[in-house]
Amino acid sequence: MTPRGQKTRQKLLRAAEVIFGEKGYERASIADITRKSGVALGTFYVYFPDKQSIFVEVVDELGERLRRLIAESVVGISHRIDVEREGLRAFFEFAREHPNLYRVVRQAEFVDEECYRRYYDRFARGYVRGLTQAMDDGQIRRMDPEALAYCLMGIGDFLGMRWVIWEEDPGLERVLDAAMDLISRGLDPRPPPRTGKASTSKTATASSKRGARSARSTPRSTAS
Amino acid sequence: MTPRGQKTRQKLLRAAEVIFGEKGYERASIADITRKSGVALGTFYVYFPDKQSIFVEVVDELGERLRRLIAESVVGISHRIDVEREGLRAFFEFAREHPNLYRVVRQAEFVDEECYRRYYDRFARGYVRGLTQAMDDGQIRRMDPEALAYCLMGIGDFLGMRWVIWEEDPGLERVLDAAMDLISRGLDPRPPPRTGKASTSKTATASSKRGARSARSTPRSTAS
DNA sequence: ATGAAACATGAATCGCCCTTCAAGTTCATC
DNA sequence: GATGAACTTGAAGGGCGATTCATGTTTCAT
Repeated sequence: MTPRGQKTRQKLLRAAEVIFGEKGYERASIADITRKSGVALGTFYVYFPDKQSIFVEVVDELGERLRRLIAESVVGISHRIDVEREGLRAFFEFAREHPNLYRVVRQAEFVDEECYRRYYDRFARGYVRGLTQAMDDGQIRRMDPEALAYCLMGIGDFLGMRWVIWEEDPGLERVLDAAMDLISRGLDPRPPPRTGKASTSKTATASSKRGARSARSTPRSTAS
Repeated sequence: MTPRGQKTRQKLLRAAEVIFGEKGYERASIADITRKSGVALGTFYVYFPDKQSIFVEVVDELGERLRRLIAESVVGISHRIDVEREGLRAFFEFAREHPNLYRVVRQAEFVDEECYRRYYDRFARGYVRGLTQAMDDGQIRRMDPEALAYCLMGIGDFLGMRWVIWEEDPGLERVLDAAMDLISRGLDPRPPPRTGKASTSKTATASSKRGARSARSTPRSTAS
């Protein structure tokens, strides 16, 4: 492929990211993409065999860029808690600059499930590596690293949805602090204090099956 | 509307939940829904003005059922940490019994954004109420309740995705324990121990702006 | 210059599906 | 057993959009 062709291909990819983000996969037409790219309809099929292919490539590329950005913004930070904070911040920044990220990735579930899982799986893989290392170093408590990775990804995803995508900016830093408050305490390797009332009822600290249920009374909710 | 009509309407709603879950909103046709319902095509438009309406109703109904189930499965539990555990468990159970939940709700983002936000907003609202109450009672640490609510929803969502939707069952209880381990420590109202190295670098415990960055060196990743 | 490989074009094909509608059926009530 | 309101039916109408293809244009090594 000549440089000229590569340029056209890139134009299509960039336009596709925007169009898919704005209208969703199904409602986005090839004509939308080529129009935005400033190329003819037929040209599309010179570079991509079908609509699904360009979509998958957009998702894979977004994931790769995001993972690289986070990895880079975390270089040289020695403590895992600080890595989490900066990684989260980098993620929020990326999401703000790419409002299509969320919408595109979520569409992937329906367009190409494999692509969708790959996105999170790769993310989790890197996460597990970093967390395991931090556990070995005694920086954080030893826990199931994959479960932890998905917890942290979930926190980032939902906070980003609520305070980056839905609301513009206000209080993002405050929200980041709140999340890190939860996370840093949750990961703190130091044993909890021996005094005071337990943080959870004694029967249900961990690995209890249905041990947490206390007496039921009226079917009136008290929470959630 | 007579009982006969209500029955037909319900058949359409139930079929729609499955069809929308299986094929996604756009690829699901009205004909698919009526076929599965055992009803004629035209009958659909007696009960719903268009395709979008039935979809929104499916989402709203799923959200309502889920919230009610969680609220009920948590009645009579006095400590918030235990409420979290049982609520999470109830959510996983619901997700297992309704594999369409995830797929349907996520489509909502593209079909009717308002409906999508309403789903999470209502969920969060109940969460905030319960968490605030628990803070007032001294059961958990005082934190931004809405940020916390979205963190907890994110954890539930991602764990459910990974260990209920993607994988069948194995280790769900173990994963639940891991999550509760993180959460119960993170919410523990008792002050952290005064001894030992800090859980996070002293400059970045909270409300620091860009205070966590230490010296940068080579752009080689160490994590994530 | 020139031929061919790479690239670009957009009208036409083909199939799908939302929605409408005119006509038939059921059923409770009087 | 007749009436009409509620319900059901499925065959078009009409629009849209992915993909194809025959044709034209650019580039560049020779």
